[in-house]
Amino acid sequence: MPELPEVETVVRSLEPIKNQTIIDANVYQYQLRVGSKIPANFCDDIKGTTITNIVRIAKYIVINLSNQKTIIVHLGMSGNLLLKEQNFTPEKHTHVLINLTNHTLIYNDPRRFGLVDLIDTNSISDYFAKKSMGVDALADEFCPSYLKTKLQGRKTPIKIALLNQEVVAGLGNIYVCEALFMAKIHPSTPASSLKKKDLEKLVPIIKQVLQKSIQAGGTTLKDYKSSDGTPGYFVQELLVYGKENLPCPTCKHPIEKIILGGRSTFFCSKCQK
DNA sequence: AAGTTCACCTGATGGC
DNA sequence: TGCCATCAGGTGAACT
Repeated sequence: MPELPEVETVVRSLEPIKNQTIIDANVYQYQLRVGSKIPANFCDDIKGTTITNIVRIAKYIVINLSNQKTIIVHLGMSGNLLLKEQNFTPEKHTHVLINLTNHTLIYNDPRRFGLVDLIDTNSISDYFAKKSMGVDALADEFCPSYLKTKLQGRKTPIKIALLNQEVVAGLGNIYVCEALFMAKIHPSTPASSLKKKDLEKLVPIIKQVLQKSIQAGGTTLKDYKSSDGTPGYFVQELLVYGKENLPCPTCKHPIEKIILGGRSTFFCSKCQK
Protein backbone atom coordinates (compact mmCIF):
# COMPACT_ATOMS: atom_id res chain seq x y z
CA MET A 1 0.00 0.00 0.00
CA PRO A 2 1.98 2.78 1.34
CA GLU A 3 4.95 4.26 -0.34
CA LEU A 4 6.85 7.30 0.84
CA PRO A 5 4.06 9.87 0.28
CA GLU A 6 1.46 7.78 2.11
CA VAL A 7 3.76 7.15 5.05
CA GLU A 8 4.71 10.82 5.19
CA THR A 9 1.03 11.76 5.16
CA VAL A 10 0.32 9.40 8.05
CA VAL A 11 3.24 10.78 10.05
CA ARG A 12 2.04 14.35 9.57
CA SER A 13 -1.50 13.39 10.49
CA LEU A 14 -0.28 11.98 13.80
CA GLU A 15 0.80 15.45 14.95
CA PRO A 16 -2.14 15.67 17.43
CA ILE A 17 -0.81 12.80 19.53
CA LYS A 18 2.60 14.35 20.16
CA ASN A 19 3.07 14.98 23.87
CA GLN A 20 0.16 12.72 24.74
CA THR A 21 0.72 10.06 27.37
CA ILE A 22 0.09 6.37 26.78
CA ILE A 23 -2.51 5.30 29.33
CA ASP A 24 -2.35 1.65 28.33
CA ALA A 25 -2.06 -0.59 25.30
CA ASN A 26 -3.33 -3.92 23.98
CA VAL A 27 -1.96 -6.28 21.36
CA TYR A 28 -4.52 -8.62 19.78
CA GLN A 29 -2.21 -10.26 17.23
CA TYR A 30 1.52 -10.49 17.88
CA GLN A 31 2.31 -12.32 14.66
CA LEU A 32 2.49 -9.89 11.75
CA ARG A 33 4.96 -10.14 8.85
CA VAL A 34 6.72 -13.51 8.72
CA GLY A 35 9.74 -13.51 10.94
CA SER A 36 8.58 -10.48 12.86
CA LYS A 37 6.58 -10.56 16.05
CA ILE A 38 5.53 -7.65 18.20
CA PRO A 39 7.74 -7.90 21.32
CA ALA A 40 6.00 -9.67 24.19
CA ASN A 41 6.74 -6.76 26.54
CA PHE A 42 5.39 -4.14 24.11
CA CYS A 43 2.41 -3.05 26.18
CA ASP A 44 4.23 -2.97 29.51
CA ASP A 45 7.18 -1.09 28.10
CA ILE A 46 5.19 1.75 26.55
CA LYS A 47 2.59 2.21 29.29
CA GLY A 48 2.90 5.52 31.12
CA THR A 49 5.34 7.04 28.65
CA THR A 50 4.82 10.17 26.58
CA ILE A 51 5.12 10.45 22.80
CA THR A 52 7.94 12.89 22.22
CA ASN A 53 8.30 12.83 18.45
CA ILE A 54 7.10 11.08 15.29
CA VAL A 55 9.17 10.91 12.13
CA ARG A 56 9.38 8.98 8.89
CA ILE A 57 12.44 6.94 7.94
CA ALA A 58 11.93 5.62 4.41
CA LYS A 59 8.63 3.74 4.61
CA TYR A 60 8.86 3.31 8.38
CA ILE A 61 6.99 5.33 10.99
CA VAL A 62 9.20 6.04 13.99
CA ILE A 63 7.53 7.05 17.26
CA ASN A 64 9.87 8.22 20.01
CA LEU A 65 8.82 7.76 23.62
CA SER A 66 9.90 9.56 26.78
CA ASN A 67 11.52 6.42 28.24
CA GLN A 68 14.20 6.12 25.53
CA LYS A 69 12.18 3.51 23.69
CA THR A 70 10.95 3.89 20.12
CA ILE A 71 8.00 2.28 18.37
CA ILE A 72 8.66 1.28 14.75
CA VAL A 73 5.72 0.74 12.40
CA HIS A 74 5.73 -0.45 8.80
CA LEU A 75 2.37 -0.54 7.04
CA GLY A 76 3.18 -3.33 4.59
CA MET A 77 0.51 -3.50 1.89
CA SER A 78 -2.66 -3.02 3.90
CA GLY A 79 -1.71 -1.47 7.22
CA ASN A 80 -3.30 1.63 8.72
CA LEU A 81 -2.55 3.73 11.77
CA LEU A 82 -5.79 5.39 12.77
CA LEU A 83 -6.77 7.89 15.43
CA LYS A 84 -10.09 7.01 17.00
CA GLU A 85 -12.24 8.25 19.82
CA GLN A 86 -11.36 6.90 23.23
CA ASN A 87 -12.74 3.49 24.21
CA PHE A 88 -12.75 2.40 20.58
CA THR A 89 -13.73 -1.25 20.15
CA PRO A 90 -11.14 -3.23 18.18
CA GLU A 91 -12.20 -4.43 14.75
CA LYS A 92 -11.48 -7.69 12.98
CA HIS A 93 -7.97 -6.68 11.92
CA THR A 94 -7.05 -4.38 14.78
CA HIS A 95 -3.76 -5.82 16.01
CA VAL A 96 -2.61 -3.04 18.33
CA LEU A 97 -4.61 -0.50 20.32
CA ILE A 98 -3.00 2.32 22.30
CA ASN A 99 -5.06 4.49 24.63
CA LEU A 100 -3.66 8.02 24.82
CA THR A 101 -4.61 11.06 26.87
CA ASN A 102 -7.10 12.28 24.27
CA HIS A 103 -7.22 9.66 21.54
CA THR A 104 -6.98 5.96 20.82
CA LEU A 105 -4.34 5.00 18.26
CA ILE A 106 -4.94 1.72 16.48
CA TYR A 107 -2.95 -0.37 14.03
CA ASN A 108 -5.12 -2.26 11.54
CA ASP A 109 -3.65 -4.60 8.95
CA PRO A 110 -5.80 -7.22 7.19
CA ARG A 111 -2.95 -8.89 5.31
CA ARG A 112 -0.46 -8.65 8.19
CA PHE A 113 2.44 -7.80 5.90
CA GLY A 114 3.31 -4.92 8.20
CA LEU A 115 5.50 -4.67 11.26
CA VAL A 116 5.30 -3.18 14.74
CA ASP A 117 8.42 -3.20 16.84
CA LEU A 118 9.80 -1.60 19.98
CA ILE A 119 13.49 -0.79 20.22
CA ASP A 120 15.87 1.30 22.28
CA THR A 121 15.94 4.82 20.91
CA ASN A 122 19.73 4.83 20.86
CA SER A 123 19.75 1.77 18.61
CA ILE A 124 17.69 3.31 15.80
CA SER A 125 20.68 3.83 13.54
CA ASP A 126 21.81 0.22 14.05
CA TYR A 127 18.29 -0.97 13.39
CA PHE A 128 18.17 0.71 10.00
CA ALA A 129 21.81 0.13 9.17
CA LYS A 130 21.06 -3.60 9.22
CA LYS A 131 18.56 -3.08 6.43
CA SER A 132 21.29 -1.38 4.37
CA MET A 133 18.79 1.02 2.87
CA GLY A 134 19.81 3.61 0.36
CA VAL A 135 19.27 7.31 0.99
CA ASP A 136 15.73 8.63 1.23
CA ALA A 137 14.21 9.55 -2.12
CA LEU A 138 13.46 13.06 -0.87
CA ALA A 139 16.85 13.66 0.73
CA ASP A 140 19.38 16.05 -0.82
CA GLU A 141 21.84 13.14 -0.97
CA PHE A 142 19.58 11.47 -3.52
CA CYS A 143 21.13 13.09 -6.58
CA PRO A 144 22.04 11.92 -10.11
CA SER A 145 25.63 11.04 -9.20
CA TYR A 146 24.49 9.03 -6.17
CA LEU A 147 22.03 7.08 -8.32
CA LYS A 148 24.67 6.57 -11.00
CA THR A 149 26.94 4.94 -8.43
CA LYS A 150 24.14 2.78 -7.05
CA LEU A 151 23.15 1.52 -10.50
CA GLN A 152 26.72 0.70 -11.43
CA GLY A 153 26.96 -2.89 -12.62
CA ARG A 154 23.26 -3.61 -12.22
CA LYS A 155 21.83 -5.25 -15.31
CA THR A 156 18.40 -5.57 -13.78
CA PRO A 157 15.65 -3.39 -15.30
CA ILE A 158 15.61 0.17 -13.94
CA LYS A 159 12.05 -0.45 -12.74
CA ILE A 160 13.27 -3.22 -10.43
CA ALA A 161 16.36 -1.31 -9.33
CA LEU A 162 14.25 1.66 -8.21
CA LEU A 163 11.96 -0.62 -6.21
CA ASN A 164 15.03 -1.94 -4.38
CA GLN A 165 15.19 -0.04 -1.08
CA GLU A 166 18.96 -0.55 -0.99
CA VAL A 167 19.24 1.64 -4.08
CA VAL A 168 16.91 4.41 -2.94
CA ALA A 169 14.49 4.27 -0.03
CA GLY A 170 10.82 5.16 -0.23
CA LEU A 171 9.74 4.31 -3.75
CA GLY A 172 7.14 1.67 -4.52
CA ASN A 173 5.32 0.34 -7.52
CA ILE A 174 3.09 3.33 -8.22
CA TYR A 175 5.66 6.09 -8.13
CA VAL A 176 8.31 4.15 -10.02
CA CYS A 177 5.86 3.61 -12.88
CA GLU A 178 4.84 7.26 -12.80
CA ALA A 179 8.38 8.63 -12.62
CA LEU A 180 9.69 6.44 -15.44
CA PHE A 181 6.81 7.55 -17.63
CA MET A 182 7.44 11.22 -16.87
CA ALA A 183 11.15 10.76 -17.59
CA LYS A 184 10.37 8.86 -20.82
CA ILE A 185 12.48 5.90 -19.74
CA HIS A 186 11.41 2.37 -20.65
CA PRO A 187 10.98 0.32 -17.45
CA SER A 188 12.95 -2.61 -18.88
CA THR A 189 16.05 -0.53 -19.56
CA PRO A 190 19.08 -2.17 -17.90
CA ALA A 191 19.78 0.00 -14.86
CA SER A 192 23.48 0.50 -15.50
CA SER A 193 22.91 1.58 -19.10
CA LEU A 194 21.15 4.81 -18.12
CA LYS A 195 23.16 7.85 -19.11
CA LYS A 196 24.08 10.79 -16.93
CA LYS A 197 21.54 12.82 -18.85
CA ASP A 198 18.78 10.29 -18.10
CA LEU A 199 19.56 10.35 -14.39
CA GLU A 200 19.69 14.13 -14.29
CA LYS A 201 16.16 14.07 -15.61
CA LEU A 202 14.89 11.12 -13.58
CA VAL A 203 15.98 12.15 -10.08
CA PRO A 204 14.19 15.53 -10.03
CA ILE A 205 11.10 13.90 -11.52
CA ILE A 206 11.06 11.29 -8.75
CA LYS A 207 11.22 14.01 -6.11
CA GLN A 208 8.60 16.04 -7.89
CA VAL A 209 6.08 13.20 -8.16
CA LEU A 210 6.61 12.30 -4.50
CA GLN A 211 6.18 15.92 -3.39
CA LYS A 212 3.07 16.37 -5.48
CA SER A 213 1.59 13.21 -4.04
CA ILE A 214 2.33 14.34 -0.48
CA GLN A 215 0.49 17.57 -1.27
CA ALA A 216 -2.50 15.47 -2.36
CA GLY A 217 -2.33 13.30 0.75
CA GLY A 218 -0.91 10.27 -1.07
CA THR A 219 -2.59 7.72 -3.34
CA THR A 220 -5.52 5.62 -2.21
CA LEU A 221 -6.08 2.56 -4.37
CA LYS A 222 -7.94 0.53 -1.81
CA ASP A 223 -6.87 0.26 1.81
CA TYR A 224 -4.80 3.34 2.38
CA LYS A 225 -6.05 6.20 4.51
CA SER A 226 -4.53 8.85 6.68
CA SER A 227 -4.82 8.50 10.44
CA ASP A 228 -7.92 10.71 10.40
CA GLY A 229 -9.54 8.33 7.91
CA THR A 230 -9.24 10.55 4.84
CA PRO A 231 -8.04 8.98 1.57
CA GLY A 232 -5.23 10.27 -0.65
CA TYR A 233 -6.27 12.16 -3.74
CA PHE A 234 -3.17 11.68 -5.86
CA VAL A 235 -4.97 8.73 -7.47
CA GLN A 236 -6.66 11.35 -9.64
CA GLU A 237 -3.31 12.54 -10.92
CA LEU A 238 -1.86 9.17 -11.86
CA LEU A 239 -0.75 9.11 -15.50
CA VAL A 240 -0.04 5.44 -16.19
CA TYR A 241 -0.40 3.31 -13.04
CA GLY A 242 -3.45 1.08 -13.41
CA LYS A 243 -4.25 2.58 -16.83
CA GLU A 244 -3.77 -0.49 -19.01
CA ASN A 245 -5.36 -0.01 -22.46
CA LEU A 246 -6.29 3.59 -21.72
CA PRO A 247 -4.78 6.25 -24.00
CA CYS A 248 -1.40 7.64 -23.05
CA PRO A 249 -1.89 11.18 -21.74
CA THR A 250 0.88 12.34 -24.06
CA CYS A 251 0.44 10.46 -27.35
CA LYS A 252 -2.86 8.55 -26.99
CA HIS A 253 -1.18 5.22 -27.71
CA PRO A 254 -2.68 2.60 -25.36
CA ILE A 255 -0.83 2.16 -22.06
CA GLU A 256 0.65 -1.31 -21.77
CA LYS A 257 1.11 -3.59 -18.80
CA ILE A 258 4.02 -5.95 -18.36
CA ILE A 259 5.28 -7.88 -15.35
CA LEU A 260 8.73 -7.03 -14.03
CA GLY A 261 10.03 -8.65 -10.89
CA GLY A 262 6.57 -10.06 -10.39
CA ARG A 263 4.98 -6.61 -10.19
CA SER A 264 2.61 -5.00 -12.67
CA THR A 265 4.37 -2.33 -14.66
CA PHE A 266 2.49 0.28 -16.67
CA PHE A 267 4.10 2.30 -19.43
CA CYS A 268 3.71 3.78 -22.90
CA SER A 269 5.85 1.97 -25.47
CA LYS A 270 5.73 5.00 -27.77
CA CYS A 271 6.86 7.57 -25.21
CA GLN A 272 9.24 5.40 -23.19
CA LYS A 273 12.12 4.08 -25.26
C1' DA B 1 26.51 -13.20 -6.49
C1' DA B 2 23.26 -10.80 -9.05
C1' DG B 3 18.94 -11.79 -10.86
C1' DT B 4 14.64 -14.08 -10.53
C1' DT B 5 10.59 -16.21 -8.34
C1' DC B 6 7.70 -17.07 -4.70
C1' DA B 7 5.57 -17.04 -0.25
C1' DC B 8 3.55 -14.48 3.30
C1' DC B 9 -2.17 -13.12 4.12
C1' DT B 10 -6.91 -11.36 3.47
C1' DG B 11 -10.38 -9.37 0.66
C1' DA B 12 -12.32 -7.62 -3.63
C1' DT B 13 -13.58 -8.57 -8.22
C1' DG B 14 -14.89 -10.99 -12.31
C1' DG B 15 -15.93 -15.10 -15.11
C1' DC B 16 -18.58 -19.16 -15.40
C1' DT C 1 -25.91 -17.58 -5.20
C1' DG C 2 -21.49 -19.94 -5.26
C1' DC C 3 -16.98 -21.40 -6.58
C1' DC C 4 -12.55 -20.55 -8.51
C1' DA C 5 -8.85 -17.80 -10.32
C1' DT C 6 -6.53 -13.52 -10.22
C1' DC C 7 -4.83 -9.44 -8.29
C1' DA C 8 -3.39 -5.79 -4.73
C1' DG C 9 0.83 0.74 -2.30
C1' DG C 10 5.96 -4.60 0.29
C1' DT C 11 9.55 -7.40 1.75
C1' DG C 12 12.75 -10.97 2.14
C1' DA C 13 13.87 -15.96 1.77
C1' DA C 14 14.99 -19.34 -1.49
C1' DC C 15 15.93 -20.48 -5.71
C1' DT C 16 19.09 -20.36 -10.34
